[in-house]
Amino acid sequence: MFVFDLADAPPLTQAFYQRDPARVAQELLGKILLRKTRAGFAGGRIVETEAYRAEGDSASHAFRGPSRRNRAMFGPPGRAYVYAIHAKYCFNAVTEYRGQASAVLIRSMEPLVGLTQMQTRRKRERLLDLARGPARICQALEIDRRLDSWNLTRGKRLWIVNPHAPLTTSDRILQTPRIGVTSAKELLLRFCLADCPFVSGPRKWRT
DNA sequence: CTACCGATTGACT
DNA sequence: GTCAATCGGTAGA
Repeated sequence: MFVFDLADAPPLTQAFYQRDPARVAQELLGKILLRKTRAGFAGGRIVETEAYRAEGDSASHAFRGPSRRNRAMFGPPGRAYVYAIHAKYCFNAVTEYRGQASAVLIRSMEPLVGLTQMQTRRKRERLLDLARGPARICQALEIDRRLDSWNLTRGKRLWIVNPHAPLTTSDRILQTPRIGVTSAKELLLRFCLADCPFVSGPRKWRT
C-alpha cells in the first residue's frame, strides 16, 4: 500500500535543507510530510510554503537574534522549528544559507494518509479543512512544542520524503507575498501550487 | 510583575 | 468580506 512505500522512502537529507530557504521552500512543494505516532502514520503532500531569512527580513523570528523561542532556527539545518502563535502551533523546517539562520514554514498540505486520525484531531470531516493552514497541519499531525528542534533527517516521528510522482512542468508554481506578516510584505517568499484546492490564502494568490 | 501583540483560525455579516 | 478568541513570547516598569 501507498503508506508503506512512503514510510520506507529515505528522508530528505541535511544537504537538502542546507541551502537558500527560498530554494528549499520551492523544492518542498510536492514532497510528502510524514508523521508517525502510536496511532500510526499520517501525512500528505506539501502544497504551500514560505521562506524566512534573518538578514533583511523583518518578518522573520530570527531577525532580532537568538532567543529561547527561536533557538532551533539558529541550530543545524534539517531540524524542526515549532513555535506557538495565537495559541496554536506552526511547523518549520530549519534551513541554512551562508551561515545564516533561516527556515521554511509549511503552510498547507494535501491530506493523503491517516485521514481518520487527522479528522479526529481536527474535529472536521472535510478533507479541505484538515491541513489547509499552518496551525491546522500541526493539529492534524499532533505537532507541538515537544517536536521543536526534532531532527527531520532520521525518518522517525516526523520527516519528509520524495513523492512517488514528482512535480512536472504542468504543475505551475506561484510566487507571492507571505500571508499574515505585518512587515517585509514586499518580499515574494511564499510558494504554492497554482489552482490547488488545498492551498490557503486569498484567491488572487492561489491561481 | 503587567501590557501588548502575533508567520491563526473559525464564526459570522 | 469582517472580527474576536486565545496564550506564549517579549519588552518594559
